[in-house]
Amino acid sequence: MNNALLAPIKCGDCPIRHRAVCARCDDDELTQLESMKTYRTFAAGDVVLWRGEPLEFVASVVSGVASLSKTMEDGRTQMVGLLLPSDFIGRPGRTEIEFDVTATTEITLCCFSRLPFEKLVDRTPHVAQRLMELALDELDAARDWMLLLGRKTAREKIATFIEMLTRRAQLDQSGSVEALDLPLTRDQIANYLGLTLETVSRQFSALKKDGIIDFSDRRHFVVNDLAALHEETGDDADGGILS
Amino acid sequence: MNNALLAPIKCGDCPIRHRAVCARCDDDELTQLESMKTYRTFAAGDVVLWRGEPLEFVASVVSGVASLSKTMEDGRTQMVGLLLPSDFIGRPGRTEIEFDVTATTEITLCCFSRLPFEKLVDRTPHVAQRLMELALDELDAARDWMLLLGRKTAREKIATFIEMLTRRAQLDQSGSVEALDLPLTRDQIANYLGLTLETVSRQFSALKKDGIIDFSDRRHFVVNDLAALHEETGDDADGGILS
DNA sequence: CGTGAGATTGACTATATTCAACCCTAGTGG
DNA sequence: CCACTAGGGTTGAATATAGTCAATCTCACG
Repeated sequence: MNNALLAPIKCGDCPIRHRAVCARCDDDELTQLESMKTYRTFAAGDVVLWRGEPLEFVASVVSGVASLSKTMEDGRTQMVGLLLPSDFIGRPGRTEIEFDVTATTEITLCCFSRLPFEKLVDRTPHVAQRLMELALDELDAARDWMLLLGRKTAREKIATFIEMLTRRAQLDQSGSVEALDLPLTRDQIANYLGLTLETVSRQFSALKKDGIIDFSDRRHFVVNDLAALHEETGDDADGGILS
Repeated sequence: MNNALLAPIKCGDCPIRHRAVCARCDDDELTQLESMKTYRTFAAGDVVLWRGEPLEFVASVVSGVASLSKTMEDGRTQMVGLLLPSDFIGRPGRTEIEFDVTATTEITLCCFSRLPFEKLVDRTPHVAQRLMELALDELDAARDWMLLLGRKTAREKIATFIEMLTRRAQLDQSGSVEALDLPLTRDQIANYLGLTLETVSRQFSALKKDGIIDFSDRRHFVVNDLAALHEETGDDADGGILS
């Protein structure tokens, strides 16, 4: 594995302190975690974990984006999840995973050796509860994605994807946002949305021609009309969560 | 809700005793659950829970099949899960669900009022652990389904679906199996696989013409050649689990 | 300045959808 | 007892959407 080890920052100063698996920990529990953790960074494109490989560590994403993907024998691949800061890799009681984990941008992980971490989970309900919440959130996201993959048109898929990135950016840095970063290549977006990269490119061009979005650059876009964008997603009038 | 209440059977005699949320419970915990539970039955087609409706109870499926589905404004629908005996409905800490739950066959549920059940979960780690396992199993299943929805052809989808039903039947009644039951209509299968009902029908006919399966009846089929069927699924040579 | 990975665009094609007609079978009522 | 009906299923023909193949473009980087 071509990754680098870093000196971890203190949990108290950690940007994902309030959202990660440690969100509900008290000071004592945090001290235990602090003594177990190591940081690792991976470059964009590096594989973090291979499907079926024995899991040596579990981890939280501190910064960057990683993807979970499944590949068929003939090379067709489908992303089955995106890991953003505060998301967790690995599960108690599982010694391997059913998909590959790849860094799509440079990422930093806060890693814990699997066995000591599992022991900690057994005696700290705060961690077990938070792990459960994270798993259920992933399940909800997976089900939304199943609707997208099974029933949405290419245009709706792209609009949904852009809206998701926009919503997430609003959460992170609440306030006015200029150009947003596209953390995936066209090919990766295609694998996420169950499309080909050509179709992704064509739909981006179409949304741009219709004045809904603009690209300052291949990797940066702005949404000109959020309401019009939402119209294209095929979702409910207010999307469940009024923005 | 047009459902009937039944006298529950004893947990000790329950067919899903060893697989449901109560799988790891000791006698004492079982007694507590026993005192809380009620049985309800629903006819095929009945809606068990509507999306967004406040959750009054959580439940285990005792017998029959239920589906989880999401519907778009214009009527396109996608099943996002199938609930088979021992599967669980509802989650601790959630007061509503993001999808409709419908009985696809007649079903019997073992129901618990939500609040008392949640209190029980807090004090019985056996139940919390099992709930976690069930959630993670669902997450794995959801991810397999994402690959199917995003990347498989119609023929591969149908073959995968039939193989899944066959595998499950082998687990249930281990031994030689004759005609298997198709618990869904063509329309429901289409909604499960992200296809139209016409395409489902055509692919069934094609697999039959190729001698891989046979229909004794619209709702009952036999697999003539399990290996040939697996070839059509697009999955690995041994499907991970050698059958 | 040259190179190559990523992206765009066009032309053509394939797969699954749509629309439509027709078939089966179980259940109902005359 | 049988004809009728309705819901579910099958099949065909035409169509649309996204995929494939291929040429070209852009831009960051050596």
